[in-house]
Amino acid sequence: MRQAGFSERAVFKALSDPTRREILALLRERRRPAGEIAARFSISRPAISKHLRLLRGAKLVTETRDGRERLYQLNAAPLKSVDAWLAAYRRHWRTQLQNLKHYVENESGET
Amino acid sequence: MRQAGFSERAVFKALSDPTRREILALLRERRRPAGEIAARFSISRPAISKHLRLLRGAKLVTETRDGRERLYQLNAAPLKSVDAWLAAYRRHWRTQLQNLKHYVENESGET
DNA sequence: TAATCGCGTAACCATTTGGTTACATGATAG
DNA sequence: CTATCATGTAACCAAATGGTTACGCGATTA
Repeated sequence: MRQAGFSERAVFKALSDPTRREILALLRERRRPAGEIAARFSISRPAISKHLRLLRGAKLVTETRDGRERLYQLNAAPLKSVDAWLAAYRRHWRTQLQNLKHYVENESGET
Repeated sequence: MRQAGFSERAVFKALSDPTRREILALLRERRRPAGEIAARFSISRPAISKHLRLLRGAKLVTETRDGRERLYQLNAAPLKSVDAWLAAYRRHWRTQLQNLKHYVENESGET
């Protein structure tokens, strides 16, 4: 089942900003209205609103309206593509210490 | 053994660009001289050189000189901090499927 | 109905980013 | 030596990014 395309691209982009990562961390705990999120930061509410829009674009959060509030909720699913991306590198950070050492000493015949 | 601080920040930033992720993918196979890397892309060699500098800054690659070539090698170690970051979200993408389904009932966000 | 609350959007701005071309430098070939 | 190769750096530029203030709009409350 070819899954909906979470744009890996959009996800990495979304995660590239520290504020957005902090927002995600906040939402890990529970869902929160936009204002409550904004209150945690020193930057303006509209700035947070724009971050939220971007996170929505990457589908990392979902928005639901509740009266005059907008509740934001974490959607971790797109992070699976980051996990998948990382997978290709996992073996490297195990083996690479000795590769580097190896390499610095000499040269090994491994391509 | 408290490990050398890989700036999580720098790493996420480095990964936010598709070209840089492609460069890392190339280096997963074997280490390569700068020119060989650049040859894989349609953008100019200096542009690649700047990407390489940034990757070096994040310690995702190491450079060694060999005559007039500069060999770039993948260093996956900083990716451990991404892995660690992700860890906090892993349980979410298991439990959250039904939450999403819930939400998707009245919205069809596909581009 | 009027005032207010919560929050997104518009317009704008400075900085950063990613790219380009031109040039500098060190290693190698002649 | 001199020419050339491999590659980084400088200077520059357009577009994207992240922030701000002003405003609009639906939901609430007085």
